[in-house]
Amino acid sequence: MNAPQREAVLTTEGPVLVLAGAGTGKTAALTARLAHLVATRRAWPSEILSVTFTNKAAREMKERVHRILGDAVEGMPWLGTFHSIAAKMLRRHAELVGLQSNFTILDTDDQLRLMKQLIVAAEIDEKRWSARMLAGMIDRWKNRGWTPDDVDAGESEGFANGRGQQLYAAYQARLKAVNACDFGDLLLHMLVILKTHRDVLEIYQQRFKYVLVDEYQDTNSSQYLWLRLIAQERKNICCVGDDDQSIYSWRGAEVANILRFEKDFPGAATIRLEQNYRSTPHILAAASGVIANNGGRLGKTLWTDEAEGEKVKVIGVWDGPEEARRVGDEIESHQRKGGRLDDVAILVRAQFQTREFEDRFIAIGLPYRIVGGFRFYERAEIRDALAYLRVISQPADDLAFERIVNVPKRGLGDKAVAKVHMLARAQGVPLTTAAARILDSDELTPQARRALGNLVIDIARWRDRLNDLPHAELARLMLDESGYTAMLQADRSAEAAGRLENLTELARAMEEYETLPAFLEHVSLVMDNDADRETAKVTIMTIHAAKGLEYDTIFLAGWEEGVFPSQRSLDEGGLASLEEERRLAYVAITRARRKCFIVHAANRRIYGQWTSSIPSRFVGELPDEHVDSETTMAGGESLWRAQWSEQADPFAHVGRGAGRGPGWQRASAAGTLAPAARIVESRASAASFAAKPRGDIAEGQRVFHTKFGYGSVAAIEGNKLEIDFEHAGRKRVLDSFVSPA
DNA sequence: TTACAGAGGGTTTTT
DNA sequence: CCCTCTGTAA
Repeated sequence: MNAPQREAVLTTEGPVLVLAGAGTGKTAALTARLAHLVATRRAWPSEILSVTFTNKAAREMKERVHRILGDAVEGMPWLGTFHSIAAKMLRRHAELVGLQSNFTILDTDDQLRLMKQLIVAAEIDEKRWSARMLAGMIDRWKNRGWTPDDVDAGESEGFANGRGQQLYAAYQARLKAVNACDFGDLLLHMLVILKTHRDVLEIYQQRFKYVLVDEYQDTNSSQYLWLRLIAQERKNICCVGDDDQSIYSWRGAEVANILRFEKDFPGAATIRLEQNYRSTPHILAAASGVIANNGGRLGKTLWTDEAEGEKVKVIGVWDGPEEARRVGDEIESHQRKGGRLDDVAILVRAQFQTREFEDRFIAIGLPYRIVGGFRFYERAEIRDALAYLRVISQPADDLAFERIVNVPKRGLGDKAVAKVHMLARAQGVPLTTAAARILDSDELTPQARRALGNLVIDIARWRDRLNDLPHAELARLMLDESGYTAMLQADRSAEAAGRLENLTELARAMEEYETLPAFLEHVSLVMDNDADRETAKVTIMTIHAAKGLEYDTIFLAGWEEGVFPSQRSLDEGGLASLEEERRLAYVAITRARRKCFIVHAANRRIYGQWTSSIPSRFVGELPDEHVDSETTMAGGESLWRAQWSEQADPFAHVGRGAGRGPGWQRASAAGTLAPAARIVESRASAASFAAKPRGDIAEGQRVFHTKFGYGSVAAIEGNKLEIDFEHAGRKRVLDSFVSPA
């Protein structure tokens, strides 16, 4: 350890701010600090709160501490992501914010569906105010630590014709009703609890003798306030971050939290880690040269003892396909020299850029892995399976019920579901309960009623089996009995086989968890798919996804104006957003240990349109003396300039390149198995529930029903009515569907 | 209720 | 270009 690192480890008391440049041994110092606290008996592992942003970072830190201290350290119960730690706390105090401790954690997809319902209910024009936008608005408010009451008129004004705040409140009410919260709530609810319940706050202030925060520049306000409350008493808080690597402001991160730190914790020690152990001087100088163009930095001077190494190589190519070809060639030559594919990564600004490389690498048979995009638990089939599990384990989870009610197709469409909704609302019960009750009426068409009856019976039976069947078994049983497996087996599309495999994988993963709730928590907060690490592969990912990682050789693709910096950041965000793009460039370059290639193309197809482009301004900001330039185009740079003004399609003749190679698409399982046989005749009443009759309807009374019109009550049996309708004849209906005429 | 056609929109991403 | 969503017709 060097001197500043040692200082970061040994300055245990009082507030400490560690400004750690890229590759300066930040994680090593952090873990050493943790180990030191425990080894010197300053605190038990359970008395240290350490927060990270990603599960990956949390896992890595756990492993490293374990390596230093061995099994003596059991688990580090409070080392984790902001969200998982907040969730753990919130489950203990859920009732203080009107939730039950088994609340569901909703993901973005659930949030959007919920928001959509609210938009329709509020009769807001969805064209103008999309669910996405309004959900984003609520998210931002939550990031700032605002409850609906904290939203001032000015803010609210800007959304949905001034109804932003009202919508936020409705959203929260709805979440409470289904006993759920979204990611932002995990922190916000805890923040509210800590603010309003002194006793709870004191529990945590007492418990945590030391607080440690990684990637501090990424904290949002709500996280910051939460930390400040907890650390306020003992003030032993150590935050580690790098303002030059702040690339998540669009997600609510406030770099200003770094500046705020010294104000809120006066007398804080500031330690700078500036010796870089990762990259060559050329790479470091190139990165420094770019980032120097940003204003308002705290300022660090990175230096290294490393030998010179190679200059950063800037390569200009003709178009996107050539970029992929060129990078592929470089990687193959790296391989021929005995280099490993695991040491190579291609970093792009946006996900769409990965396509070109994928096509090319399939064509030449180069193993690759794309990081990001859809995660395992975001796939439709996984979410469907999870919804089935949620329905049986959390009765109030209406969103889960809605998701699976007609998947696989059972003939239960919008109409039928709307009726169940209406009843649920009228009686103030969850959808599953309402579904059971509605069977006792003539509300539904015979088919719908039969279909729903089966589902209700199935759900009741599955719930029963929660006690005697291991949950992984239960999951398999549900997928089979619900017809979900059969639906995929009948699907001949290319993806179906893979989907079935994913479901098998899901069930297998469940076996590792004691209880179903424990598994569900894992899925919503922790699950990521680090699938097949066995074979060596080139990694393709976005720069954002690469933060915190390092590779021997890095290819930075698409350094063109409009791609990187992205058009949108140029158009919308002004200087601040351009500077964030520049920090992104800094992060990108500093991922490289030995070699860094930067590639830009003169022509690129974006959204199907051929576009000419000029090299990114960041290319120009690279210091000449640390760069080697090369262009594959005759005429060199001048040709781009000439090309640039032309908007014609110079490439109409260029084919789409590689196409899909064999072995790419798994042959779909052809067999069509018979749909699971269903034996159905039992009357639904097996699953019905007694409910209180309402007081305002008596026998003989004239009533109105929205579907059957006027009629008179012939008999009352609990909440079920026999009514002689004037036009529809005698029907059995539930009282919540009629009103006195 | 479902299937299909046309329109619109499309950074970055963790939890 | 490609995917999702909406609206309409069968």
